[in-house]
Amino acid sequence: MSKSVNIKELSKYLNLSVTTISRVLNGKAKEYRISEKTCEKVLKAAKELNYIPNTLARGLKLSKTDTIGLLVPNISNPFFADLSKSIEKEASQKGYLILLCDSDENQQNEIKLLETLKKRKVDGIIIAPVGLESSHIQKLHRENFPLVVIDRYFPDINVPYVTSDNFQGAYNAVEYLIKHGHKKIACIQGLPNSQPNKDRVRGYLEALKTYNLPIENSLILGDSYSEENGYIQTRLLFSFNSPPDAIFALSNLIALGVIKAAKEMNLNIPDDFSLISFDEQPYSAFLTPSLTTIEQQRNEIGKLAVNILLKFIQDSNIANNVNVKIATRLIERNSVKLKK
Amino acid sequence: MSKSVNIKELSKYLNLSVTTISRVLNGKAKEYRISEKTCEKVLKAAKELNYIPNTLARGLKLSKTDTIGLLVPNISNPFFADLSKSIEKEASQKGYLILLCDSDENQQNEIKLLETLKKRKVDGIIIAPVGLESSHIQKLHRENFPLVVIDRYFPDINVPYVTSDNFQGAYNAVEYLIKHGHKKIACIQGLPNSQPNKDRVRGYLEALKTYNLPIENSLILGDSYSEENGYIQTRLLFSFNSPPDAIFALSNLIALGVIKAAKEMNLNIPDDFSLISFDEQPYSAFLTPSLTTIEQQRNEIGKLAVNILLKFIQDSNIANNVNVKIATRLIERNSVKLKK
DNA sequence: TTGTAAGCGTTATCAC
DNA sequence: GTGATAACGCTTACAA
Repeated sequence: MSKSVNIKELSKYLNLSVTTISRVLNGKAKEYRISEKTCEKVLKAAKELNYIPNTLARGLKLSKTDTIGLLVPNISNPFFADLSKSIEKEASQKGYLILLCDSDENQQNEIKLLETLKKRKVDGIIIAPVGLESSHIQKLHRENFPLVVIDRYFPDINVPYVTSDNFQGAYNAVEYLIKHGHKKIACIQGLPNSQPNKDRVRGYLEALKTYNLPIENSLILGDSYSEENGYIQTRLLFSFNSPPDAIFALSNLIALGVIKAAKEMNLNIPDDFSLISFDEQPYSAFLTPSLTTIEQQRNEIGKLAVNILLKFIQDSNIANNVNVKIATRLIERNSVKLKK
Repeated sequence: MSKSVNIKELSKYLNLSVTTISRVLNGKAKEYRISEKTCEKVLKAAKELNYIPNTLARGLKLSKTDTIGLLVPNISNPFFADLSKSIEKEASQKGYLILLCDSDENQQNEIKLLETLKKRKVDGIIIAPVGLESSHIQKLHRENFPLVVIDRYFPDINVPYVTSDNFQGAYNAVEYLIKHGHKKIACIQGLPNSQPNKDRVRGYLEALKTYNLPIENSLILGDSYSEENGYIQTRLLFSFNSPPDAIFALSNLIALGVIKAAKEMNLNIPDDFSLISFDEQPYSAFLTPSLTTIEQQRNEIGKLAVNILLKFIQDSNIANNVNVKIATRLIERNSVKLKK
């Protein structure tokens, strides 16, 4: 039951002023020319009496908490879990702790939690927004509150963001399909109005255009990043008289849904149709067939987001129109038939 | 640029004492018989001037922060990500926020982060320990610090914990194999000295004993919850002259390693050997063959952990020898050959 | 029905 | 080299 002690009690015990103690404990001993002896005494007593600084009081005084708020739509989603990992790691290395909030893909929660984080006096916020509305985020940024958006960004407001190069990633995926002889490529999308989704669809269209393939609107379908959506749209696609020879799934969960549907319909991937998916996962290699994917560099994204935020915290002038798009990587496996 | 305002500024603006304001804002208006008019004025002004309470000051005064620390070995691991989700959800419903720390499976980090969380004056801590040493945790508990252990618990110290019934889960898995005609069952384990691992191995042994199968020490092997471990041990097992007819993998990552090895050796699951794995995953159904697993009720674990912690925070007397083991569930799929 | 003032544990300013 | 003291923003006796 080793009780801990505060600076006042230390000062009483040592017959020294709290000022001196504070100085020693904050490494300002030389700066204030505090004697060697005093230093040692203080350090020793602090250890013995188990002094634990109260970061609340410190934060109140210095108006800074060494805490950054992290708001994600769903921490269960491996994509956000990985992002959180890299963010936590980088932040912790820089002496910051993470207040984690999960909006559960709900805009109202997101707004409320942003408010909560502000009350907590976090030094800044990294947010992966639900993705449709941005006014609450813009408002925060206008107040000059340090804020970095990741993943589902907003191009029309000048809040700093870091995200994947979704356009290029999608373009590469579809180009890869085309170059291997696919002519009728369906695109099962996620949240239609979210920017990453738009960028991916744009990349899909651009690739078709570049290679002079016809654009069929009926081949762009779906409405969420879920497995269910992948399943339903696949069933739908193969109820047409001329089904596609390839599917581009805009998320890993969608791809799982596609695989499920294929199994049920006794269709073989990649013999009956090819599949390529956004989002690399630990299990991507273990599916049958192993999945060809577009990998997002989550570590890079997280790390950069933290560093941009910290710069922002130090100097708020810096923070307009900072936007970073991280390249993706195509991982070749066996879910795409190499026809040529 | 709507600046926010503190209670003092509000008081000046309204020509009311901070006391009154505080009372109204904390819903104690009736209790102190504050007039309707005053109430309204206060509420209105608070909204207009954008009053944001400073939780630091509040926490300092009340010595309570409405924050709970969560310390996990690896937030990237879907198991801990899911646990975090349910913990965040339950905590947030009860008005608490989560300070997230990741020990990166490292004991030294764990010790340091526990200290950090204490400095932050969190009201309590939920920890999924690295799992081998418990003295630092025990120390915290002895100081009467509200603390709940999840997953990798310690039976020999009286810190409250909530975890899966690993023994029963393992027993059920092995019994299932035996009842379907398997005679030579290997067990690829995770962290050997962690309690969940011990319990699972015990369950494995108990099932063999119950059904009068011989126990071979060479069939219990491995040393970590990683995919690599699963891979290596499987290669090893099948370099013996008489390989097992079933493998019990003590984690999902281990199972992925087993599958990889099987593929490389051109062995078919379940025809050449059966596989059953601890830990259900979203993709378990999508592997080929789909994986028979022992599911842990992560939601239950997280929810209970939070509620036990909150009770502990309210009344520290309650917190000795509280331990809960949540039942697991066997999910039957196609990785086990049904021989009988 | 409202107000005064102390105190939570720090750090910073100014003084000696 | 060291120390008083005010201040950070809030809650709560105690007064009125």
